[in-house]
Amino acid sequence: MEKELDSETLDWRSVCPIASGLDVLGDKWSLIIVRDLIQHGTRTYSEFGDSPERISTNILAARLKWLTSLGLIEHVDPERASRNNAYRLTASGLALRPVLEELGRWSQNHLKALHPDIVDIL
Amino acid sequence: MEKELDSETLDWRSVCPIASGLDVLGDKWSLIIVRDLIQHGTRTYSEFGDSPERISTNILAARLKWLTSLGLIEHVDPERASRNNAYRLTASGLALRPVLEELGRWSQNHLKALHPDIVDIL
DNA sequence: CGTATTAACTTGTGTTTTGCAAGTTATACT
DNA sequence: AGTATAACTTGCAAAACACAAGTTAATACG
Repeated sequence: MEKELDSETLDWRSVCPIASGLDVLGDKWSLIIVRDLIQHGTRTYSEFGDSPERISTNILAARLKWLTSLGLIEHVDPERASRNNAYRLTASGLALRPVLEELGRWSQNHLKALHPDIVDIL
Repeated sequence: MEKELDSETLDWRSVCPIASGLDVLGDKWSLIIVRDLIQHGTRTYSEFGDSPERISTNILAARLKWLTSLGLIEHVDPERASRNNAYRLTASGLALRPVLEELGRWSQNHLKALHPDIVDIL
């Protein structure tokens, strides 16, 4: 049996807002999911698998649960079963847009030397 | 023998700037180190251990090497031995400030409910 | 100058988290 | 009713993390 992570179980490393943001989103996949939802508006489970980063399904499922329990994403129709019931960002999730914009801008300006193929758009 | 991670060995998940930024900084500790350096200007190895998040020394050493190999941080005096030779941000590292500001702002606005003790400053 | 301190790591070990492949369940279409 | 397939789960190997302890070498002190 796996240890279930949810927003109740979380222990915060400190009272610092930056550290707290990283407690919640400081991994390689959560913000990729948010990015996909910003770009596409809504996305079903299997559509997330189409992104070039190729997230594996167990991690995708775990992160979708996690982001849902944090209130950053939700099913488009909260009543229906999950098949073909896409995910979308809540207001909290949408508010991450400036963070992603700054991160993308930084990468374009400072990672090009290491990664010449990096593209110029968000 | 441990697998040494450095900027040569890195494989990028995609050409997306956001994904690329996360390839490099998408973990729980790298941006904490950057935050400490933004706040304090310079920091010695052991001073990093004073921060409330209590990074362990093996991870600290690994991240300092990593951030150095990426050119985000450097020793204050590149000639001297490392004892009492503090680290500081390079221009690339300093350019992360807006990213941290947006992340901190987001946390203050959207994590207060889950984490009431979160503070209001950077 | 020799010894003691201590900053800056390194190593060892156990525990989580990740990554990949394969399997399961249930909805919806025919 | 039967089949296809979206949405997960499970199992296991590999990597990352956490914690404690040990090592090395530069500086402070007598």
